[in-house]
Amino acid sequence: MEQFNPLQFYKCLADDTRLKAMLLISDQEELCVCELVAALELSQPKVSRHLAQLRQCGLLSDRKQNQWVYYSINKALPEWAKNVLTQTLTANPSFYENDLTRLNVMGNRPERITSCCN
Amino acid sequence: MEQFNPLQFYKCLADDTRLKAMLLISDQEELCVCELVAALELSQPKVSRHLAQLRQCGLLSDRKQNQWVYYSINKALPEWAKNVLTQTLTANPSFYENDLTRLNVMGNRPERITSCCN
DNA sequence: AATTAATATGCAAAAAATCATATATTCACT
DNA sequence: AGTGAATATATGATTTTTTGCATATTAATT
Repeated sequence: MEQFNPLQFYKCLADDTRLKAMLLISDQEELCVCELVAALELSQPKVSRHLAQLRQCGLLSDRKQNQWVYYSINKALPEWAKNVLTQTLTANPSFYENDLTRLNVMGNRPERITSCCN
Repeated sequence: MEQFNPLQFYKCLADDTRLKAMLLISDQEELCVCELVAALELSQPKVSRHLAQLRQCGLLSDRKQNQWVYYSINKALPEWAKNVLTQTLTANPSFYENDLTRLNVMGNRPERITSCCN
């Protein structure tokens, strides 16, 4: 990843799938691909692609657990960018409420292995 | 302008010309097209078109004085969006410093008529 | 070993954004 | 009225982005 710059950051947010994914992940701490597929009602390859782009640009981190890949907001993101996300999240609940509802009624969500030492 | 939504806002910011124009105008209170042409070193039609887009999306307001059209941040912009712009502006000075320099050395800048009652 | 679920990716088509250029409008000044 | 400067808009070409589809990979399960 090259030097983080605001233009690249906003290009990442300038797509419906990516923006909603970012907000849902901000809200939920972390989500795997299949959860986002259910919440956003989009095809798996499409979601996967956009998540890969967000990771490559440094907005997301991923961790692998069993067969699932969990994405979360990259902790190394500049403070100003984190603030932008927080502001957007809290000021625009209606933008993603439907997705959140679908996530909450989703059956068979993968179980996180609770860390022993947090 | 339809209901202001975060996706449209970020699409507006996801272009080099528009993002820099927004930051320069945020910094300078207001700027006319010819000043932005000088600062950004771009063609007049290109700058004009992007400013029109920002106005149509509700990010900028314009006022006409003599032969110049001055653009400023739309006061009706939601607070969260104003905060996003402020955060971006203060955290990324190097992103637009060259443009600011060109603006400051620009000759023949149009004189604002100072309002008598502010 | 075969099967299934989750995820990623290569490639071509489709859609969207951007650009350069030409043209139009408005206003100030003579 | 006529000229020039500032700005806006329209258009066709080009570039970038997004998408769908097929396929590959990996891990768990039977």
